[in-house]
Amino acid sequence: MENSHARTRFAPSPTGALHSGVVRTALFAWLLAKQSGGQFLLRIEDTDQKREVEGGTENIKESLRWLGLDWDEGPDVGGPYAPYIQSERLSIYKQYAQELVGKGLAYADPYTQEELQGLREQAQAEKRPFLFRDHRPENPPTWDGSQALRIKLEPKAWQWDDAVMGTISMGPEMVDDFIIIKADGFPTYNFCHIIDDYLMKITHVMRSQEFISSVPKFLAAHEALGLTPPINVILPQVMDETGRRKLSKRHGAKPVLEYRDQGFLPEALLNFIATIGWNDGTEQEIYTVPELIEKFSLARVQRSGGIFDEQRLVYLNGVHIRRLPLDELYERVANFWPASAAGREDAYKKQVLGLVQERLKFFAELPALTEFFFTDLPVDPQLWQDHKQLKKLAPAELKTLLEQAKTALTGSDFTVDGLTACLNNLLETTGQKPAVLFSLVRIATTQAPNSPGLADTLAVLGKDTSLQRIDAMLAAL
RNA sequence: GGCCCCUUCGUCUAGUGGUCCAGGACGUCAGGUUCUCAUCCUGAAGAUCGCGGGUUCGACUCCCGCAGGGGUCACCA
Repeated sequence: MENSHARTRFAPSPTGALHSGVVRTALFAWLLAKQSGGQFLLRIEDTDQKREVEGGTENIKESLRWLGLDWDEGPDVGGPYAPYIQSERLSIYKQYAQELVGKGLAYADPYTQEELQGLREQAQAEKRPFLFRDHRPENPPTWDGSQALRIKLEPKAWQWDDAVMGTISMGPEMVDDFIIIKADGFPTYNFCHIIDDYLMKITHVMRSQEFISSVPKFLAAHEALGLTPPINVILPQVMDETGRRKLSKRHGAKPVLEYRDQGFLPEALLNFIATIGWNDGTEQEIYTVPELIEKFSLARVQRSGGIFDEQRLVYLNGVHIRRLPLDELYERVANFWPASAAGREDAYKKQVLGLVQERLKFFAELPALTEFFFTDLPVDPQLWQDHKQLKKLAPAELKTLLEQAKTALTGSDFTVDGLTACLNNLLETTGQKPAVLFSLVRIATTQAPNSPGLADTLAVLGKDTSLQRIDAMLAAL
């Protein structure tokens, strides 16, 4: 707990589905707010009308809700600094812009975008950096809102402390007269997010690494506006599986909600995402959400980027699934049963679930793992013809053995203990190894390439179903 | 190209001058758990700590240089 009552925010733009890279930024901000007894805000930065996508805001909210990253202030819940959607705050930005114009610190940009492009190309051809301030108009037109408005900044070297990266310094060429209000009347991110963070009393601003070279701009704007900047926190990048580029939707980063739809647990995803770029210095790998809140620390956030290794996520999801009490797991998998399970009683499904809990890596695997508990799979000769033990025996031998098994099982009470005793007894009377006998009975009763332990499976399947299936295989031998 | 950040097993990482010829986890491989798959357990392979110089009795740890990777240079965020 290094900060008390941190106010943090997550400020995405609604330009597409939320993916894990972005979620990490939200998570760290949320953790800091939670652990310090502060607030976490959601603010929608919809100032680029062209890039906005239909349903973008809804996707953000739904993703955060699924993950459990609840916001104390923001859309839907309101708060003392509403509205929390930038397109509804245009008059505020205009007011601050006007203030700068009044102070002579902002001016209308008289160039067309084509002219600007020409100047840039010329600079590039001459191998020198393009700086707008070298082309400042001597007598800029009065800003009437139809031109872009630029902030006027004097060249200056910058140095500041970042909570993760430490002391960073950059030269005067990093800050130029940037546009604060676009010709369409909307503010730019560089300008309005600073105002919002100030007005909303944000204490820690987390941004991912691609913003690091923009920080001097933000600092310069604070200075021009006479505002005190918040604590800047640059987070290392989350890289895609190639390790060559940051995770981005352009390059196929999976939307968070896809993990939900595949049956990943939000706590597992958070555990995974948190440990890309952060660890508590111990050998702990598995964290519950409360543990993350308790142990998270900015001081232990990594500076180097990390790869999103989905294999590790799958592993962690399995761990979290296994840790769940059966009743809770049962509620969570409700939407993932195979169609054939429809209408089956809860008690039965819960028994089945108990058998596959330690095999489940994510819920979308549930149908493949449990299908045979709900429906008779077609008899598949491949299963014994390809079996490394059973293929050594002739069909007639298999048939004899299976008939012996049928007789023995007919006399069993089909409790796990009774079945275990029955099967062990059968090993003796037939003189067979478990590898042969158990495999045969397992294949006969499931017609599946794999299943939970034999006695457990038979007990859940029940006597009628088990014997029927044995008959069906007997007929095929 | 300018500027900025980063650099420990394939991957996530521990390590803040000596306890490190570098520890854990995922993944991989092998063995065990009466049958399969999974779980669990045991074990193995896997990093000359990007490279080169310093400083020091001693460096993964401090300093300098280089290289590589990433980011950024928009009326996008």
